[in-house]
Amino acid sequence: MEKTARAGLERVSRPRLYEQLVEQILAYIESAQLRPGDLLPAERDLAERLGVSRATLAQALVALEVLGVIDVQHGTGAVLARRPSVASVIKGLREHQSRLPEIVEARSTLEGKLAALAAERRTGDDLAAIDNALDVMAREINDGDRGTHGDELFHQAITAAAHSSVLAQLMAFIAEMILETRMESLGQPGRPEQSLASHRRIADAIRAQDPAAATEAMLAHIDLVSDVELLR
Amino acid sequence: MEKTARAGLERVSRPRLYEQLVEQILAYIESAQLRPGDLLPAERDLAERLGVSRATLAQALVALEVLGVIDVQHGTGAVLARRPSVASVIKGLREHQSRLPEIVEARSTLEGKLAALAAERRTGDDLAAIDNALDVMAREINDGDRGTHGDELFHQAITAAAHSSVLAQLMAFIAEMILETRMESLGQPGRPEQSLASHRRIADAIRAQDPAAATEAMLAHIDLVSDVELLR
DNA sequence: ACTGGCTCACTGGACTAGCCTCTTAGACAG
DNA sequence: CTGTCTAAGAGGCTAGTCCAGTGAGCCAGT
Repeated sequence: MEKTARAGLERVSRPRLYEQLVEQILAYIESAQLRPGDLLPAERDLAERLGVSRATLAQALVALEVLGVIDVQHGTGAVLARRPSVASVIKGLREHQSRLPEIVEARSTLEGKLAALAAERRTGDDLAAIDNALDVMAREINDGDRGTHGDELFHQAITAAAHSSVLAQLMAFIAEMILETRMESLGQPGRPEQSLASHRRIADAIRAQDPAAATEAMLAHIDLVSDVELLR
Repeated sequence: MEKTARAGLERVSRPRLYEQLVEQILAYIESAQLRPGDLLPAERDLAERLGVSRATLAQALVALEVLGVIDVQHGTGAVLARRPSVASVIKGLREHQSRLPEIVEARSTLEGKLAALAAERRTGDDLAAIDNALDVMAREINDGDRGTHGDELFHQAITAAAHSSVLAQLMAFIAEMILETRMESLGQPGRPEQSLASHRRIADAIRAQDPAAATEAMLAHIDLVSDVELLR
């Protein structure tokens, strides 16, 4: 979870006690072999064991609740949600444990489908937004910039044009990881121009309402901007 | 966010103050036209305005932080994250605002790819898990059950066999929504048997390491189990 | 004019103590 | 046996207090 990924220095994010508690409670759940439906120890008890106040523990429990790990019930206690898997899932995502190839894989899967849907469903407004993104990127590159802003706009416009909120949500979920890939790729000399050209091919296929061509163009594009990563 | 979706009654989940605060703060951000990087009012100030204690407000801020809406910095304040979009995104997901067709769309996109990857990458253990899931489902159906458990096991086994943690995470993210679709579908008379047969076709393609056939079989399967929904 | 160090007001971080409401099991009366 | 009541224990929330980080502004030294 960084901020200001642009050239600036990383602002050290100070550790928060509740974050540490979340880790410890997660570890406890695992070590104690707790299963969905089981109860966590009482707040007063848990707070004492962990050496923190109830107020702080309450924050950790809120975090776990938002993460979908537990369900706190007034008068009963904190019960483990039926799918504790999402815990490690989200944790893994946030910690960037996922390797780059897998991210590219997920991205191409989602964006390939989004491109096809965009070709089928795009409205005039959607097309205008896509063209605008292309203009922005072209202008950025002309100014000697990498065109990251236009690039981002373009992919957002495609996502919007697909008119599928669920897929859009999944894209948002991995957006941060993709952003890193994108920035590195556009840093390569000559890359922005190539990237812009493949964007144009995608836009043309969507304009022509050709789903198969749109998917193909999108996959080729992602292949282009991703291969730099795979050299590692 | 329900619990015990199985036949049981819904346990009324009592409203929590912090949840209400999250809504109010979200509304405030919108109404005050705050942009990424802007600061929220100070905790003491905000707590007083909302008529709650600082401890409770702190819980709401933790929730917003976990949701990715804000980033609380010691000594500075709560700054809006650069992508406030994910806020409404996750909120929308949790509230099931997404319509069924879109869920099916996302599911087929992901599982189609997962089936192809499984065909390419499955190990002997993966195959054994898939076969085991088929056995479980067959036994359940023989006992007059709907086979939901075996069904779930099967799709989990496919996901595991694809060996892509990012895609697996995305699947987990929409798993709850899919569960509902699955249960309804298998409730139809004759459906469990049809579903089992199409599972076998998927398994055969994965056994034969034929990605294209696996994707095709998976898409046909999802089509089969989903059409009941689309009748609405 | 700039640099560095200092201070201070303000911000969040965390704890404590206490009282409230809710849940549940068990005692008890019918 | 059944329904009711009660008390213990759970979480919800508040108020007050102190600690720690931030950053603007002042001021002396260069």
